[in-house]
Amino acid sequence: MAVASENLTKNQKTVLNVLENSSEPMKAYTILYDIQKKGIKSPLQVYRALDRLIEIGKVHKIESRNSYVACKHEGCNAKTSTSFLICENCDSVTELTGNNLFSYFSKQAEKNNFNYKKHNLEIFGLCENCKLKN
Amino acid sequence: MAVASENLTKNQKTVLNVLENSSEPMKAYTILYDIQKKGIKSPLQVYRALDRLIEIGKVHKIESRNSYVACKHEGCNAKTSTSFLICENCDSVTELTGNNLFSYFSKQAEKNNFNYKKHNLEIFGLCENCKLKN
DNA sequence: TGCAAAATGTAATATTATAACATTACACTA
DNA sequence: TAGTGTAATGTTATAATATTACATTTTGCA
Repeated sequence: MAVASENLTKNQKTVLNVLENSSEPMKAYTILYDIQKKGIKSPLQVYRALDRLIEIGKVHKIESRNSYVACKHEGCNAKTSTSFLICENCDSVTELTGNNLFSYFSKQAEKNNFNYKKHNLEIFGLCENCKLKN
Repeated sequence: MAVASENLTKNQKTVLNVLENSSEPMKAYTILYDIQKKGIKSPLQVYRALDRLIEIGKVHKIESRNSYVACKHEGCNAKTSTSFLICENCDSVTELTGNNLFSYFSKQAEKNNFNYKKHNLEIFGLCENCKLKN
């Protein structure tokens, strides 16, 4: 069931490519606009590609922004859980990779008799660049 | 600038009331449907009330679900940051109150030279009830 | 080859959220 | 008490995000 990027279909490759070349997260309709020249005409084509890319861990969704980023970590295991640092000033996004997050959240959940499966963490603030500027 | 619930306007009170009487998070348009008898006719009236209620910390938004919950903590200081346990089976939501989350995330952010301001954490899994049933 | 499963294409529509602008309520003060 | 400014409200329209439904094509492979 493991899927390498070589197995991606045309639409999936097209969408992933746009995201990988973007320095920021992109919205679905922005992606659509960007690749209309390449034969992708409808939102559904973009959403389908995104769904699949998210499923295999190549793309993550930033829930609070309705936007999507390509994962830069080779073999990222964040197929389900995600952790981001989001700059409120420039909208740049950094993915946290610390695996200790997993165990920390498991413990927090256990305290509430809750069975941890996965998580989504979004930390907002100022990135290094923007800290310096202000 | 502190705002107690007594200062709420009619629409704000109406929206807060529906949320407080709901055992689950509600979507904006569900809220709208529920209170149309009370003279609230348009989405904007609901969104405006929600915006204000979120601002003063009486309501939180569950980003990954586009839904809203009333905060049960008297004087909740989660005006900006939020942490939830979300049951994937029954959709129930519990708010985490541990203040240690704040310091933990600050540290994680600092490691990346990131200036922590606030966060949104959503932990998914099974609540106590649903654990037992399965 | 021929079948089944996956992927694609296309149109329509559902869902979530905001813009734009006119009106009303209310507290303050001249 | 009339005037004035600000916040809240009402109303319509529309923007932005996402999915349903269904017909067609491609692909892997027995």
